[in-house]
Parts: sequence; C-alpha cells; structure tokens
Amino acid sequence: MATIKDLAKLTGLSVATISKFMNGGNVLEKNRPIIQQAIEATNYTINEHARALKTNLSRTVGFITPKFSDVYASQLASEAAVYLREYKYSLFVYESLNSLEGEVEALDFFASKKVDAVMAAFIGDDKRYYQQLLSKYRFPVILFDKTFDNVAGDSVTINNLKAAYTAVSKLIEYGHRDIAIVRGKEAHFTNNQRYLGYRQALADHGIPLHEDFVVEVDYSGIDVYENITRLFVNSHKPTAIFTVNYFTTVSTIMVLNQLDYSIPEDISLFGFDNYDLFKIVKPKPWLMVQPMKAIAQEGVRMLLERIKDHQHAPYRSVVLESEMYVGGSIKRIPQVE
Amino acid sequence: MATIKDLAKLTGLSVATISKFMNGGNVLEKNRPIIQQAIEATNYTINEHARALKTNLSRTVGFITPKFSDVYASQLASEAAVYLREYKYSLFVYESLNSLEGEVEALDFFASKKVDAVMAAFIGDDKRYYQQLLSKYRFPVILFDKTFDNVAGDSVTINNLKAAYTAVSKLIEYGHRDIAIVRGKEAHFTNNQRYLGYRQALADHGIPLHEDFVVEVDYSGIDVYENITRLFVNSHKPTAIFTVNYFTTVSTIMVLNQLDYSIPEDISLFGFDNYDLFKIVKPKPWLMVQPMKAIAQEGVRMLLERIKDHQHAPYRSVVLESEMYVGGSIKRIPQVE
DNA sequence: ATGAAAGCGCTAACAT
DNA sequence: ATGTTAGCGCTTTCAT
Repeated sequence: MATIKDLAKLTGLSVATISKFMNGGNVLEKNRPIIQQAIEATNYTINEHARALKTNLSRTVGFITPKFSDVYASQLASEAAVYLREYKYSLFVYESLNSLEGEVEALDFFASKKVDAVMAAFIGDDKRYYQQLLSKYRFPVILFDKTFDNVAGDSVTINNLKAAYTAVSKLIEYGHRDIAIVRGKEAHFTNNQRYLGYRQALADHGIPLHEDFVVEVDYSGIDVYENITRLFVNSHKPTAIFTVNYFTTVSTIMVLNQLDYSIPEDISLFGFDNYDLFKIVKPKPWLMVQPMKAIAQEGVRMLLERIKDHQHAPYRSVVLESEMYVGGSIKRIPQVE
Repeated sequence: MATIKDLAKLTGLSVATISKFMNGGNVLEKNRPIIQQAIEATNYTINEHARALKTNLSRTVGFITPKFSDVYASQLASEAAVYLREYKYSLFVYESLNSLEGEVEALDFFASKKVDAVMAAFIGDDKRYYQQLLSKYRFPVILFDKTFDNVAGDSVTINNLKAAYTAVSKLIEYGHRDIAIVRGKEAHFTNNQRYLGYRQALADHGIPLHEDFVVEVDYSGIDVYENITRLFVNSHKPTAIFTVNYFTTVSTIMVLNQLDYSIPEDISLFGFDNYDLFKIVKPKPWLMVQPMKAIAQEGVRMLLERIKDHQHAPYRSVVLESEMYVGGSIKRIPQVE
C-alpha cells in the first residue's frame, strides 16, 4: 500500500507538501499535477487510521438502528449520509437488534472506533438509564424519534401527539365517530404519544373512547390479521381506522383488502409515514408524514456543531411538525343531527 | 480519553503488559483485576485507529448496498454482522444509491478506511468493468446476488434460473398453463435469470410464451397497478402469476387484493423471497426463499479466509439453492385432456 | 511474566 | 511554498 512517503519519493517533494496537497493547502501550481500523477500511479488513498490517530477526529458518525429493516431509521440514515458526505463524514451503522444490550455494544464499538458523534434511535424509554449510560461516553449523541427531556443529548423529534390529533380530527371532520386505532403492543414513546393524540382528539370532540376499538398488534405481524378481523365481529363496528406507523398502516390495508372491505366505501383510513408501497395503493391513503429530510438535516447540523464546539452547552431539542398527505381513503359521512 | 499509558501509570505496570492483557496474552492472575479496575475507572476503550495503524488490520468489513431499504441487502447485512461479530469484525455499510458512481465512492471510502474486505451487491452487470475496477483495490471483495464468472472476486449466489424454473413448474403441475410473470424493468442478472427460468419451464412443458403475460414494472412502484391491471383486460387472462422478487410479490398481492381478485380462487400466485409482510398475508403465498443465513455464512467464511491467506488463490463461487415454502396461494386446475 | 523502545502513516508546528 | 521533525496510541521484538 502506498503511503505519503512513497509519494514524496516519487515526486521529489516532502511528506509535508504532499500532506498539504491532500488537505487542500497551498501547493505550487506546477507541483499539483505531479502529485496527482503519483497518486494515480500508486492508487494511493489516505490512511484514515493514521489521520484519525493524529488529529483525534475520525470523520465518522455512528448510527444505531434497531434493525436494518426499520423504515424510519433506514430513511433517516440514508438522508443523513447525504448531508454528512458534504462535510466528508461517513456513517457507521450498527444494528441493536431491538435490545438494550445491542445498544450498549454499539456504543462501546463506536467508542473504540473513536467516532466523532453518534446518531441513535434507541428502543427504551427510561430517561435515567440513558442519561447514565451516555455519560460514560465522550462523544455527543443526537437522539431521534424520541427525546429524554434534553437530559442525555440533543434530540430531533416530531410532535407525535399533535400529528395523531390532526389525523383523528380529520376523520371526525369527515363525520366519523366510530374510529379505531391500530397501534403497537409496546409502550414506546412514539406509540404512546400517538395514542394520546388519538384519545385527546376523541375527547375534544365529545366522543367516548371505545375499548374494543383499540387494537394492539405485535410488530412481528403474527396477530395483525386476527386482531383487525376482530374489529368487525361485534355489531358496533368502526367506520374509520387510524394507524400509527408504517407497519400498522401497510398491514391494515393488506388485511382490509383481504377481508374485502373497500377503502373508503366500507371503511375509512388515516395512516402514518410514507414509503414505497404507498405508491401502489389505490386509493392513495391519507397520511401523516414525517419530514425525514428535515429531521436528518437538523440532526446533522446539531451534530456538527457539537463536534466543533465540544462544549457542554445545554442540550437542545428540535421538534418538527409532520405533513398531512391528502388521499382518497376517507369517506364523508353525513352528520346526523 | 484514557490510553494504555494512563492505565500503565494507574496500575504501575508497563504499557506492554496492558496491551497483552487487552489481547488475551499471558498476565499474572493477580494483575488482572488491577488492570480491569483501572479500565473501568477510566472508561477505557482501545483506540482502534492506533491498533489498525500498527497491525495493518482494521477488523472492519465494508458492505455496499444499493439502498438501505433493499430487502435482500439489509437481511444479508444483518446476518453477516452476526457472524462477523464472532470474529470481532464489524460492518461499514455504504449506500451506493443504485449508481455506479456511488459504488466507486464506496470502494474509495473503504480503501481509505483500510477495511480488510468488502461485501458487495453491485448493480451493474458488466464483468470487465468490475474486473478492472476491483483490480485497483487491494482488499478482497466478496460478491453477492450476482457473480462475474469468478473473475473479479469470490461470490455467493443462488441458482436463480432453477428457482424460477421450480416455481413455474409447480404452477404447471397444478394445472396452470396461462402463467404471467411480473418482473423488473431493468435487465439485471437475477431478474433476467429468473425470467429465463420462467421461459424454460414453459418451454419444457410445451407451453408457448405469451408476450402479454410478461409484465415489467418499475421498482419505484408507479406503474405496478396499471401494468398488473392490464393483464386482465384481454379475453385471454392468466390463471396464475409468478413474481420474481419481494417487491413484485408484495405489490402484486396488494394490487390483486384491490382489484378484488381472490387468491387462489380467482388467480394463483407463486412469489419470491420471504419478509415481514408475508406473515400477514392470507392465504400464505407459495414462495421461493433464498437461504439468507447460509448466504451470509458462506460469504463471511470466504471473506475471513481471504483476509487470512491474502493469497491470490483462484476465485471461488458458491451457488446455493433456494427453498420452496408451501403456501395456499395456488388453486389446482383440473387437467383438460 | 514484564518492560523498554521502535515504528505504523499521518499532521502540524516550526524553520527555511 | 516547502522541508524537518515530533508524536498521536498501539503492538511487537527483544531483553530481562
């Protein structure tokens, strides 16, 4: 493998000059092509380990995702990578496999890789646990999807409660009162917040909560079919369904289709998150969509600031709004006076 | 940040001894807890940059995926990470964003990170292009999903043609003769191979290829609905559909459901790849499933051998078989004599 | 079993 | 603008 020393010998220049060239410093115009040629001849690429050792900056960012297949995290990682690349930064993505131990493993791994910062979508909700955990590491951590009261790191989230509130209010505005919700089994932050938004929207419009209309599904998918089917066995049936995320939205559409319930004729739907499959679905579902680009951009911005300053400025938390995608999945129900 | 030197001072031992401890060398039993304590007190983690610089081994593997959202690649990365972790290796995942330039970027990035090997699912098919490209890098590359005649690196693939042949033969065995195929627009290797398997199965059973039954869809999803709908406008309609991968399978099921075609009563289906959504689909689709664990395991095995030997042994290519998942998505059609 | 010291490839301070 | 050189944190050889 070629090193700067090799290039120095090849060009007759010094290692310092080559280093300057590599880092955009001042080099005589006539020397530039000479160096460039030597680089190409030797297929030289800089040794980032040596550079990182010297500068104490690795130009890498760790990213903790619950699963590579997680739609939210993979969109976020994808967008973040684009912004980071502009600053010569790259992502180390580590799967926590939905476990706290996996998260600790990831953090330890990042610590030894000396990443400059970490972006994380953690699975747990225990603020003090994370506060203590993160205090062990010297890199800044930017939290996504959920926040811990600005106590463990900067965070970028959306207003989950409001997004759900908006969605359910739209269904009510269209005349629906029998509105079911399909949410995850786990008591996770976003899941809960969106449930609260659902409840609050109902309450604010004087609609009592109907226990049978709260469907909790396992993200493995095994019980989705049965649980959604059960919504329609009683005489008191929902006329609309609010689904709290991509998985529940897709799977609910799938099941409704299979049960031969037409959307929106037989049942109305308001979903969450936008992803590839919704390009196929007819009619287009109404959706609350998270501004993934903005989330990534804000996150990267904060992260770069933290790396630069390295100060213990108070943690900031940015809360963004979701966007409402208008679809054709809600039927207007005549108001009964 | 704590260094070995700090630990040396703290424990009264030498840097060399601490290093040995860190690497599982011989250290007096009575010294072990002392070192361990110092590590915990300082939150010490090894500096992998320094280690990599010294040993010329980074214990990282680069992984090139077309998109983070790619189902095949994300399953593969996930499985590979598990095996690699057993050998203290970790994955650097880089998105090529479905472009050749992105792939080159990824390789250059990996070169400067001095990864020990690269796992890649490339998008192109030009053997000579990749042969030339990869010759520029000194790390071994293990190719997945497609192979280039053992000319650019070791590879792990499945027998795509045979898998498709098996699937279509099964449909024929059930009495179907009007079998459509939903494939991708792009002339990619796996896509083509599976198409060839389809054609060969038809040919071997004396069934002529019907042009209108070959549906080519864009992976963005925009034309899937229209293209599948078009299958049913003529008087000559298919009784079965073979879909060549996860995306086409899911979206075809989605569209059929929306068109109120029941599976298997109105139309039979044989799909490809297994993933989360199929846990929800009723009836369970027949599927050809790639052995992702075995693919990852074989790939990692080859990769570790390459790293160890560093010899220019001839490239090997491992071809695995897909597994057939029996479902309820095929109707038996009485044979007409 | 432990320690002293060289050196991996780079950057940056300093000298020219 | 270019060159010389120290040193980042680690492993490893060679002594002890």
